[in-house]
Amino acid sequence: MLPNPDEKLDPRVKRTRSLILQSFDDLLAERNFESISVQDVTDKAQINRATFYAHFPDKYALLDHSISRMFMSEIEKRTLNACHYSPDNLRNLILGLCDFLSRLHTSCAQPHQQFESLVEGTVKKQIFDLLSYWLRDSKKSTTDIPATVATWAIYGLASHYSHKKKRPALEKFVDEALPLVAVNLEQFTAA
Amino acid sequence: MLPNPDEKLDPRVKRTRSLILQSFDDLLAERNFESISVQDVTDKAQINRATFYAHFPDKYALLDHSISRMFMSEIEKRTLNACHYSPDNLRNLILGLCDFLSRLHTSCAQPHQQFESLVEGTVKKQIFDLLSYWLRDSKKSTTDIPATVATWAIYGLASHYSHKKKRPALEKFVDEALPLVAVNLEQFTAA
DNA sequence: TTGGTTCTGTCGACTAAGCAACACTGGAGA
DNA sequence: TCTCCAGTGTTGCTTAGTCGACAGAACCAA
Repeated sequence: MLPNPDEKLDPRVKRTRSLILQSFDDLLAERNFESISVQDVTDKAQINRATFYAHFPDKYALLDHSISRMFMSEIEKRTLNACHYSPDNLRNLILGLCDFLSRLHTSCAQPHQQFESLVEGTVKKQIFDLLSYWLRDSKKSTTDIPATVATWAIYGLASHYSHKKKRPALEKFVDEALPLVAVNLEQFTAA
Repeated sequence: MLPNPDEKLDPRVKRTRSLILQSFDDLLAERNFESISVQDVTDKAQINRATFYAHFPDKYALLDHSISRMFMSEIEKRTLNACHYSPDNLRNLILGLCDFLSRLHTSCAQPHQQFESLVEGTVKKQIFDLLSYWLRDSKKSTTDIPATVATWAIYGLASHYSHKKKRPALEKFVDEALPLVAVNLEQFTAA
């Protein structure tokens, strides 16, 4: 679905990127995104600050990249990145997103409003792309509308779930929510 | 005693050196020195082979450097690198060397003859320098002779100890050996 | 012996990373 | 208000690391 990021790349570039990503993830576990400066990241990564800007325009792009990678690996873990729509795949997507957001909220230090809305934008973009891919052989010419509706619905559900003080049993929660989302997609599936 | 290796150095150099050293140590734990090629080290470290040669003339120099660092840290751990001769310091030196060689024999895969004699050369050079430093305020003008004698004696003892199938209690072994070495050095001490 | 293979050490051309500046911004005080 | 300070992007130049290629050494097998 997406080009392989492990393609033949200058090893210096691979090394620098992974140093930046790793340092950033470590910092996110310690303090909130707003308080982390580019300087902090490069200090921790032991690279020059100018080098950072050769890889990312700013710290927001770094967050975007980092969150994308994490969410993508969640998707790949559940092998949702190379398939079509099915109730079971949709179920797994919702489960994965709930897991992902819950983990994010526990692993990141005091997530603030800004942080959460940045994450939301990044992740929704990926969900939308994934759903569009699932519906690629649809009988209808455009799948924008159903993909958008489902994306927002799914994210809303997962966000709601992950913010609960006492999270209920995930399976039960998803079983209840699934049909409401599925109905939006089913009429657009190829089979 | 020695210049600080953490001085301001290009971070790329620090990074590359530590990648090389780490990969080499890891490889030494898996297979014997003879079977490890420069290629193997650079593959594991994910650096270019040409870069290796910018840092070390060959794999023997790498071994020398690696062993030196390990032994030096053993010495520093016991704060023997900034002091004078005393029976207690000598005792600690012998203890440290026995520990060091024993660890080396268990952590390195099948040490061969070549490997052991390379280690011996490197470590004896360091012991000699250390003893010369201990005797630096000697009444006698030259300390070469006693430092040489003691170096060989100490290394011989530790080598003997570390090769035993069933190693006896280290403390007891050292207590027995200590006076034989001490007598060679005491007459050269300043006090 | 010959030929194949793998490792070695070195080279020159190219590219990424380091560094020390710079001007600029926004916030915190006094 | 003004100044101080810390962080941001950007630049020109230097240096380290990468790449591909080379000839030669060591070894093994046909």
